[in-house]
Amino acid sequence: MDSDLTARARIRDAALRHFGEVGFERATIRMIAASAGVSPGLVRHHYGAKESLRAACDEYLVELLRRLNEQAHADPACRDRNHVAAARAALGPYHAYFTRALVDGSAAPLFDEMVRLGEEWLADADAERSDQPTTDRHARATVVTAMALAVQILRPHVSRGLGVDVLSAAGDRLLAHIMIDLYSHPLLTRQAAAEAHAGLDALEQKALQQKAPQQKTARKRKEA
Amino acid sequence: MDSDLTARARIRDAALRHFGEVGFERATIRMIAASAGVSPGLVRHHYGAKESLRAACDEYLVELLRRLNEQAHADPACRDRNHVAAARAALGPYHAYFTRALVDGSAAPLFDEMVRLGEEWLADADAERSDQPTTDRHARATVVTAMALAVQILRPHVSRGLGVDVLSAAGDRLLAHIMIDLYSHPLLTRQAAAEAHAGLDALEQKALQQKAPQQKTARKRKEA
DNA sequence: TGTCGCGCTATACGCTCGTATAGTATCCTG
DNA sequence: CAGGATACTATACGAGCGTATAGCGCGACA
Repeated sequence: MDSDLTARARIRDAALRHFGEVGFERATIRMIAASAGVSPGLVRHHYGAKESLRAACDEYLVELLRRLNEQAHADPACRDRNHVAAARAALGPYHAYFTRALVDGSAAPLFDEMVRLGEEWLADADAERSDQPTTDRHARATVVTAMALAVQILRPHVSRGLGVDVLSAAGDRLLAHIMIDLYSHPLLTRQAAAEAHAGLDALEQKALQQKAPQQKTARKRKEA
Repeated sequence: MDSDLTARARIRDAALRHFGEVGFERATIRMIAASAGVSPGLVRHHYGAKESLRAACDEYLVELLRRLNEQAHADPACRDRNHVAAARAALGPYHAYFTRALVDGSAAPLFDEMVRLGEEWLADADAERSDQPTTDRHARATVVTAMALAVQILRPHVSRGLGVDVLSAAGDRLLAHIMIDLYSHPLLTRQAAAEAHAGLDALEQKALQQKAPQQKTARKRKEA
């Protein structure tokens, strides 16, 4: 099926698959080589160390996402769609790898790119608001992006809770309905939110006031 | 510091720490034993295989969470707080392990317990709604729980986006403000949501209609 | 007081991994 | 056609892993 690809590309694809399925640690160069139909030595020949192979995978995905973004920007028809849903659909077979890379803390450029998209998406929502957001848009976009990715990252748990695999067509539809419902109904009333904000500020003030004497005692203990 | 604990308990704590910090695969029995101040052989003596040690860690945390829940239920003062925030604070030092266990797909009981708490929390929000939720509460609670956990799981990325470590006091405050803002302001207008729901249903209908002829052609191809 | 059980250590085995090296075939270039 | 780079393989090495086993010290109990 992939036999028409370069051996180098086949190795990269196999690595993407294995890293995604079992994780970087459990995936072995020998397994990857076998999947690509080459000898283990060739993996080293093309990519050097295992870590470099992972870096090549990351780079490949970033490039892919970048191309998809440009494409999406060129086509203004899908601007109102959830940016994460779009990326998820596009990343398709690399989804497992993508998820693991995010959790491992690598793939930072991928995450940041999604935040950038989320920011544009949030701008539309902000336009509909009557009051001023209490925090800056980039920060909120970061959190929204993380939250949108959660379902994919915790896929087994969410699927269990929903009773359907979220990657199946039925699960995807159910999930979309849930998301729309959640996104269109505030979990906190405006009043409760104001109280919470105030309570948080009060707590902060109290902490600041308590800090000074605490530091004094700490210094005292050090002297003793 | 932990010298007053049983060697068995010290091993478990060290395992919790190492599994959380570097992950199950990269953590070695020798490292864990050294941290606990015992010989590697004793780890095997008490817990058998490495996988059993992980199971013991899971079990210990489930028990801990269960106790905390009972405690929280007994005290009605904190019913209005975000359930995930409460659990996060309580799990404290085991946070890294907890996160990794969730992502690995293990720790299912932990997740399910949090969903149950989220369900109670959602019930309050539902009472404030004017319209009927389109999906059942358990499903929504599952997604909300996953989303609330996202920030912790993607901590490095979120911290980078916010410019503060979300585990620091300042980061925690900022995060709380963002959460309150997000939870109290719908990202979609009621109208946009209705359109999205309708659009989704239409798409589903179209897919169903297209499915039948596609299946026919598929069968035809098989016959050929 | 003898000895049995248990917590614990020391040491070693076997395996698999990433990596290194030497060598072969293939193709491109002058 | 010569010849070197390049793609690729076979084999081996050394390290680190989880796991197994044999034995030691020490308190409990009869």
